[in-house]
Amino acid sequence: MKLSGGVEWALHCCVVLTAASEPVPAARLALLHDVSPSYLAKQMQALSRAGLVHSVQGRTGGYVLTGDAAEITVLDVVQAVDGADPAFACTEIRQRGPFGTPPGKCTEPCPIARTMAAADAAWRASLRAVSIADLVGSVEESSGPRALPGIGAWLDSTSDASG
Amino acid sequence: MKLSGGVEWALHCCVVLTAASEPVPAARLALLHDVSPSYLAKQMQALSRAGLVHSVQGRTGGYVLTGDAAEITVLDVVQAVDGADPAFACTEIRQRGPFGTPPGKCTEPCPIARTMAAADAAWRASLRAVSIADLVGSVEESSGPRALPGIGAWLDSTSDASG
DNA sequence: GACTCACTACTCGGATACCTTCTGTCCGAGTTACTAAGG
DNA sequence: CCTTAGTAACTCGGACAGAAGGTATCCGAGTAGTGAGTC
Repeated sequence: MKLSGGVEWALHCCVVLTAASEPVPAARLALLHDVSPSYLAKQMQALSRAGLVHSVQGRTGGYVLTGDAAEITVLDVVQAVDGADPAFACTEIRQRGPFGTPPGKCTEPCPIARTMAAADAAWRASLRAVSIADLVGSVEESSGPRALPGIGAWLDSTSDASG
Repeated sequence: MKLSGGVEWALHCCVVLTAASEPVPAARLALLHDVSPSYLAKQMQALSRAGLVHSVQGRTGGYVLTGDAAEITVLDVVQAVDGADPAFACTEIRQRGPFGTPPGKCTEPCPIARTMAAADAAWRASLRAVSIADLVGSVEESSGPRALPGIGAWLDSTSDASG
């Protein structure tokens, strides 16, 4: 049970992108977070493929949040980067071995699969209840309302004068 | 996000062990489920290390559930096999880069880490709410009350006459 | 001065190696039941 | 017949290869801004 490390990067990127008013290149996001530009680019591509961000090509290109930050949930980001497959995959071993249940009788998932699926659903529901806008609000509470606009201005500026 | 496949095996083993009245060797459990004996032995060792099952050595040795099946939760088994580490590991990237928050101000986890931790807690709570005894009850509901005792008798019998 | 066109620089996107982790396997240490000999 | 020592077989436990997925990187396709040239 291990979540891809790119999930954390992608979430941070979504939060700071709410403060930007222009497309932000992946390289600049990598510089802001001090992480590998190439690998962060990969995560941004995953977000783009999922439709959470819109990619703009060309010299002044970059990434922009597709919709309202309140409409993007943490679950969306996690699933975009890490995949939407459930963590537990039932291999139906109840059908195997000397006491195997015949496949015709396996109309519903076995109790173990049901339990794991319920836990998975609880996990997803918890992530679905938090939006990027909620995260922005929490950041403003802890770091003050001036922090994010400052980062946004730095993201918009072409040169890294504020380094 | 991928759960070790051994979790499924370990859970099935715990369920059937409730029907056995003698120590059951790992090889017999593997035969029952038609899976790799060596690899299942590895999972059983993890359960033993966690104290969920008691290992008995010698000729008539094997594994026995340590306590009451109602006291062993699915979460215990999952954590024994897959590890107790949370799925999301915060790397504190908020402290890095040009706008990095100074470590002295990071007294509490960042909002992203809090969100992921809450989801993790929900997942664990869901798994903790189900015990092995509950799974046994569900199996009896779907497969009838005769199925598990039959498997238990087969597990207790030394020779595989019922194969 | 305004328009057109080619160029350059910068962007995203996917294809390519490296490494950690999971999967699967093997052999050794230890314990118990069985066997056979002796009293 | 009972006791006892020895043997043998079977168990768990941890150490050892192979494979898969995540991590990190690079280069090519495409586009917008820039500058020169021309009317």
